[in-house]
Amino acid sequence: MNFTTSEENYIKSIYHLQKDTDTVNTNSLAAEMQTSAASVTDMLKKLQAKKLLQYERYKGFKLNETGKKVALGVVRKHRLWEYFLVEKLGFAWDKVHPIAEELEHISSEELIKRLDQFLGNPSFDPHGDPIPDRNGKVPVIRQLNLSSLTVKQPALVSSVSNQTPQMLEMLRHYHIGIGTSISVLKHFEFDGSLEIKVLKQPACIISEQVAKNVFVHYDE
Amino acid sequence: MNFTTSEENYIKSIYHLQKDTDTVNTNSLAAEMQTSAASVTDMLKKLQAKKLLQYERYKGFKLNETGKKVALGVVRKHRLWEYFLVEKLGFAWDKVHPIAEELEHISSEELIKRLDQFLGNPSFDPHGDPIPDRNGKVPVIRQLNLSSLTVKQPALVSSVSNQTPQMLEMLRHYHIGIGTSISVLKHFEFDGSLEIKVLKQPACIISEQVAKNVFVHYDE
DNA sequence: ATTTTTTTTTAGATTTGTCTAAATTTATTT
DNA sequence: AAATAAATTTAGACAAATCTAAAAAAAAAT
Repeated sequence: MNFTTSEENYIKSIYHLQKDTDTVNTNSLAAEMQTSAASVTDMLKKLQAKKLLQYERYKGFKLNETGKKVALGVVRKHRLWEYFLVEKLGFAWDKVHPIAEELEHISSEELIKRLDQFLGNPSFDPHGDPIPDRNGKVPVIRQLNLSSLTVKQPALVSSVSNQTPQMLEMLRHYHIGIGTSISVLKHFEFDGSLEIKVLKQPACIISEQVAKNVFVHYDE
Repeated sequence: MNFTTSEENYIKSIYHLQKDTDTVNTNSLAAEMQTSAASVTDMLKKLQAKKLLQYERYKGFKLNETGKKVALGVVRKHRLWEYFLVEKLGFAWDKVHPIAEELEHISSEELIKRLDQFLGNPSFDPHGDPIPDRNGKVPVIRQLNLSSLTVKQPALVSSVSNQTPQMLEMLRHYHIGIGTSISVLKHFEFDGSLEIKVLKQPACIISEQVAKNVFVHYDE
């Protein structure tokens, strides 16, 4: 079955929201999509008619298995394109999101199959987010927040949850990127800041706010 | 200024049509776009309002300088994407057109700048069609029809005007592609067929119909 | 130079995705 | 538990891009 760009965008947003809340409500989707609650209701009816959604009036909604499959397809496309934009075209990772938002709606399955192969079947995008495979399977990585990392236990940066240009600027300053080797030297109780050591860099201090957005995993 | 996908498709079709006829008429555009004459008229009004078109009711129309610039931008995107699909992703050249039809509407200028660079600033797409540069300048190549090529004068295949899968199948059989070194050994008056010699291949005969669609240029 | 045919445009609908404002249902507060 | 507030849906409207059918203009044929 084929979907419009608008439908795909709704499906993708619902997918992301229902990871946190299981059942999604109209207003939060409206906020996420930057549209009115009425428009959301309109679209919910369409998606329900296409049997992608479990939805009861006034009771919230969630994607069913079919809907999730569709969402994973869109997420897969988005992240493969982001990987392409950064790794092949040399974009900075804070610039690629809006472009991938357009590219993710290109319909050809064959294109994505070949793109995936061309990129070497990557498992994670430039922000460290997992790229679902062609069957919708999402690679998992046991990651923990930098703030929870055992002192002096070295780990690798696996993802960053705040992907704003402002955050990227900070991370660039600290020489932190996906895959960077990092360890925590000290926790400061006063404000929750951390003294950290990045490979080949002098030790430095980062705020709790930054640390909360950085995720790491142990090198196995 | 920004244009919708639909507007861009009309602009591109007008551009291609006005290369042959200078001033374009409603029905031929409707045929080209596979739509009704009424829809064409509707769109013409929009494009005129956006000052892309020289248009008088019942009198035909053509793109003005602004319109041509826009058209060349879309053509540029289309052909760069075709180049990418064939050269990087390994698509056969008869498969790429519909995918490039979608990709050409991705709006980011930066994307095209980087894609162009990534591809090595190609001048011709996989069908041998010229790729306009970022200023809209179209590379020219002095090419002639294979049927008009002097006997025993070697030349390189520069483009193919019929790009159907059927034609591609034939060309593949003859080992003819863009850049192939080729010469004509003999013209047969009876049916206009040609005996040709493709580099590293035994001599063979191709029909006039095939020859008419193959263009070559002298190696300088 | 009329008539006929063809081409083009206009008029009025339709679909998709959106909106605002009003109505309805659910949740919260007193 | 009634009143108030918040969330959600419905009703009705609009813009974009399309359509069919009818009208108007231009071209071709007699």
